[in-house]
Amino acid sequence: MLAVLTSKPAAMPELPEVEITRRGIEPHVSGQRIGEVVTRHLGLRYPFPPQLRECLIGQRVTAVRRRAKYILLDAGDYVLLLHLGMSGSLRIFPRDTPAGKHDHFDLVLGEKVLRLRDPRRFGAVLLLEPPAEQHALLATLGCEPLADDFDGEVLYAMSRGRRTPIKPFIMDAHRIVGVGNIYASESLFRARIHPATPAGQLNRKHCRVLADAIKQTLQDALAAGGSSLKDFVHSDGASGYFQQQYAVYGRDNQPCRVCGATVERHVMAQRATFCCPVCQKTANTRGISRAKSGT
DNA sequence: CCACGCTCCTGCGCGC
DNA sequence: TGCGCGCAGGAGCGTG
Repeated sequence: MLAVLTSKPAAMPELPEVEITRRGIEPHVSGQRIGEVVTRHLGLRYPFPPQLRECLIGQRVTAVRRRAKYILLDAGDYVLLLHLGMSGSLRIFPRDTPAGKHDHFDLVLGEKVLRLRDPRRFGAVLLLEPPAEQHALLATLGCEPLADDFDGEVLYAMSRGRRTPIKPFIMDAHRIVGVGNIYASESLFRARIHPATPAGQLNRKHCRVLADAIKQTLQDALAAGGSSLKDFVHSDGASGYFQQQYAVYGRDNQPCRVCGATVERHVMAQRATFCCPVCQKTANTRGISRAKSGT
């Protein structure tokens, strides 16, 4: 059984995974009263707030929301903020299910427990006072890419005069939230835009195509994850992240699925970046180091 | 304000 | 077969 649980995740929790997680736990969490709070480690990215138990026990969870990659539980006088980092997962178990090595945080709700597992401990558990949106972590966040108020015009406006390559640009949560390293490369491929293109060099049409590509890429991932909703209840193989077929991510030195050219790997802002040099010609690629393909 | 790079942590893959 | 090094990644934060 444990062997199944250790199968490696296919991808980090990006926005679609977080939203699927939210939907998966919501029916088991919303409306429930918090009976107990358990921490098994000093903390994750931040130390666990010392007042977690006293503030949360007895509160009723009235909503399970998401902002960017943060999951927010409205719990009476407080808002519990959860972040999955890069290896975190939230699952529902029968209460009294023995905790595993990386199970760092439990919220006991009736006969069930909401459990945060995070091997690499990049995740976060914080206690906020409403309105949570005013908290420093949330107040400066950018657009929700799937919302109607994000579109090509917005992307065009925010990128004027910016010399940052478009790939790290769309990954900056202060502009657009939830576009992680994987979907950044995938979205740019879908838009046929080279990741090194200076953001300010994109024209209106580029921006419209890219905004649409981001939405479509995230929505496709959401759809792929939708079928795994039932997995959020215990027993599950913690199947976790949805296995998807990527166009370019992680495919360096393999043929482009569209044109057959060899997919390249570059390092951009310290992050692995994948692109097809033939399909993605959009712009000024001078100065891009022909990075040795990793591994 | 902007651009960039460091950092946290741990599992895993690779090279020897 | 075993060991150890280095990478991967979200996002805050420090620096120039």
